[in-house]
Amino acid sequence: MPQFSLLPIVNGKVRLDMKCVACELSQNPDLRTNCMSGSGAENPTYLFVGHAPGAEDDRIGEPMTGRNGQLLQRLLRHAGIGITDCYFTNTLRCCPYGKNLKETHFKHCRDYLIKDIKQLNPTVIVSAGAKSMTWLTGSKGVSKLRRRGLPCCLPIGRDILVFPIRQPAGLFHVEGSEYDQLFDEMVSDLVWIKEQVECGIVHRAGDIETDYQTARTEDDIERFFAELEEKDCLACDLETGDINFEPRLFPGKDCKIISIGFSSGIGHARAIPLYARGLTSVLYWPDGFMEKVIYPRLTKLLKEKEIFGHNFVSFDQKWVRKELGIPYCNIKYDTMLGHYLLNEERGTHDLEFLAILYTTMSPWKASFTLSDTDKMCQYLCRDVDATFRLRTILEPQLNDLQRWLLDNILIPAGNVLMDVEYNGVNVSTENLHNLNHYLESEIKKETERLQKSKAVQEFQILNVKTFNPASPAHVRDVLQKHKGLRLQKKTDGGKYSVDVEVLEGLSDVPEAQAILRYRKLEKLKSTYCIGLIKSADENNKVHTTYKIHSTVTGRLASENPNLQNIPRKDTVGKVLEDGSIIKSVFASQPGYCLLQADYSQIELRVLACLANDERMIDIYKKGQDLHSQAAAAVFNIPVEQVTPEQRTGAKSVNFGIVYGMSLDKLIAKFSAAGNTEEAAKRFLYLHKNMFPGVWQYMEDQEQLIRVQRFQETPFGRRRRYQDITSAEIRQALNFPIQSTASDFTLLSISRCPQVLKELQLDARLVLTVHDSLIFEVRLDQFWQVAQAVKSVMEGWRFDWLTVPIVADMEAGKNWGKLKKVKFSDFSFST
DNA sequence: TCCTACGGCGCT
DNA sequence: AAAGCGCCGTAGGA
Repeated sequence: MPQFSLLPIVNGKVRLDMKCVACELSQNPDLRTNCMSGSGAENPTYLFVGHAPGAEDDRIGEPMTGRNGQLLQRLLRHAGIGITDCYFTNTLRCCPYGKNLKETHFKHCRDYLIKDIKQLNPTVIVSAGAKSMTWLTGSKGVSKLRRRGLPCCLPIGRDILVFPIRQPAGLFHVEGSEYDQLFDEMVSDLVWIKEQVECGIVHRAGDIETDYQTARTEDDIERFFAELEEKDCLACDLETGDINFEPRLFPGKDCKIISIGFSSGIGHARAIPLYARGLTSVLYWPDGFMEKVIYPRLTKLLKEKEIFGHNFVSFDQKWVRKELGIPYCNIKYDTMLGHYLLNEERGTHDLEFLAILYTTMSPWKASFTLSDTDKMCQYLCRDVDATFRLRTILEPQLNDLQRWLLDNILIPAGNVLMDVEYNGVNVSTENLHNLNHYLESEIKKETERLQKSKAVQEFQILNVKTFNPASPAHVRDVLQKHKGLRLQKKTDGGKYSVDVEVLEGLSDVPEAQAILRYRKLEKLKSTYCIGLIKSADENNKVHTTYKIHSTVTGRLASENPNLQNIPRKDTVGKVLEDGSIIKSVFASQPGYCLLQADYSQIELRVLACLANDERMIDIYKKGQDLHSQAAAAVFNIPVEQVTPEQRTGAKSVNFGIVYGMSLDKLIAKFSAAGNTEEAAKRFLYLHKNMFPGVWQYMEDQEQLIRVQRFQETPFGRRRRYQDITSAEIRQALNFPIQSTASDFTLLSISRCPQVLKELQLDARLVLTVHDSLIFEVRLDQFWQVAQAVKSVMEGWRFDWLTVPIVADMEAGKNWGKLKKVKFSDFSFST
């Protein structure tokens, strides 16, 4: 144990006499000078915790005296926080020379910090910088967690919130406007924290009394169901898993619902274990009891009550379908989707995280284990209780538009996507295996070719290890040290980049070209061949998971595996030179074909409407090609005379606008398409004249986020902005467009299957990729299905939608070769 | 054996 | 530094 004693208060400051010998730094006087306690108010509202004492503080022996301290004091003055309300300390109590601070050092200093917090009993803790935040909360990523109160993870015997701010010393590394911006940002974070303290959000009343029960007998089951059947509205949650302890992503044959929990009010929860977890997997109930009693009554609840949960739509509902055979539950709300609409920020929708943030509940998942049935059910009770409480807190915060979005887009699309995930998509694992063999032999050839290189051999002798073309460090060494090449581009981490752009520039370096080819082959093999083979189930079906809540724009994300980034063109070797081989393993079953419906230029059409640009709207209304029209107009030539270069240039500009590209980047891009810089500038000038509405709209968006700090799309999606830098401005230019376009796809996802069912057509959605839907369709009903899908996708009407939206249709036996569907002559060939 | 960060790369 | 994603391998640490 470290030794310290509390000294009397001197000049209103509590000082600790630090004679610390806890770690090896104390053994060597060359390693450090002072060991420092904190300093500040006796009963502080704010306890500031930095990383380690600054060099000047170290010399003087008191925190807040050096330039770091003065800077923090200045920030506090600007934020209106009185220094007499603060106490300042650090996670590490000394500042060893060379600043070689390691996590092991904190282990010794930890007790000082705990003692500090206990004795000073501050209202809140403010952690300055990444490291102190991690040690105080266990979480990482200051920029993500700014403006949040996180529970302190140190054992101090009570709940206390930690508010992270950035490391003030970061200001010493920036200058000019960047400094001003960062300074303002830090002040506003402090002001925010002050507001939280003043409006009392930091006071955690402690948990209210709870009534959590777990069913252990058949009588309990009867009592629970009788009680739950009285209610109208239930929060529900499942614990699922492989009863043999083998983790699996999709409900396989040994994956079961381990237990199920309900809550009908705050503090109220009932858990029903279905399988006991122990050394061997055993059924919790006597033979037949589950099927005869539990399942039917569960089914009744899930079908007849108003059910809500946390990510229930896509996760729990899939398991309910598999285990209980109920196709859809009666879902009226989802706390995760609800929160997503209120705060689109990524990675903030975890149940426990939200419960800590919005309710008085304390963390409970820390020591979670599925193997102890009792414990598992207690946690399940907390889960459903948290879900119930979150609904009462979050649902009233939704505005009318967000409520509409939830009821008409998120939940319906979620139900359909659950179905899509459950059914899966057919892949030919046989073809994948064949392709894998081919790729392996090609990779071997490429590796052998590289082995013959003199530079590679030099590398191996010098480093006494085999050259690995998959290691950027090896590649960098070979090119720089052994080929003597000068690289220019840097990575984010400050190292010389050897990415595709760099290697393509080295067209006369055979090693670079071989590595490029190696990477292409390896990517195809590892991500797509092996990845898909691993994902396929015993029926050669691949079940992805679509995440509705994971993007800031409202687009879907696809994972395990990601089916939204299947290569569309493979250009390696003879076998792969035409179209996409990987895509072609996604095939329809005999008697069926795939029908792909893509929204055509949906983002630009949305832009035309949102910007209310007369000319652009006119072009789309007339069904003309926007890029050619733009090129023709600005070059002042007839459309027919527009060269491919001119059209490409115009297209780059149009897409650049959608992505919020800066003017000089636009010019560079346009020049790269084969134009002079002069022509590029003239083009932009004329483009502005042609589409003034678009350019005005972009200016307006920037103004908008500066003033109100958020945007809202016509469908009610919002994106919030904490700071306004160039990155946020680009995001603001893109967000309404990408988001609104994406919602058309989601609307169609929810509507198409419904219409196909009404028409009794044998077709089902198997995939979706941002602006396209892919159906598997029975051949003899192809034209009816194609017509139905097209009319749904193109049939959306909103008062702000002032241009037609168009779906291009393609079809084929597999995803790799699709042919355009021509409605004019009712034909397509496979 | 697990974790994380990084570099790199696939898609709309 | 052109928006939005997820997954692979390496490398270092636990």
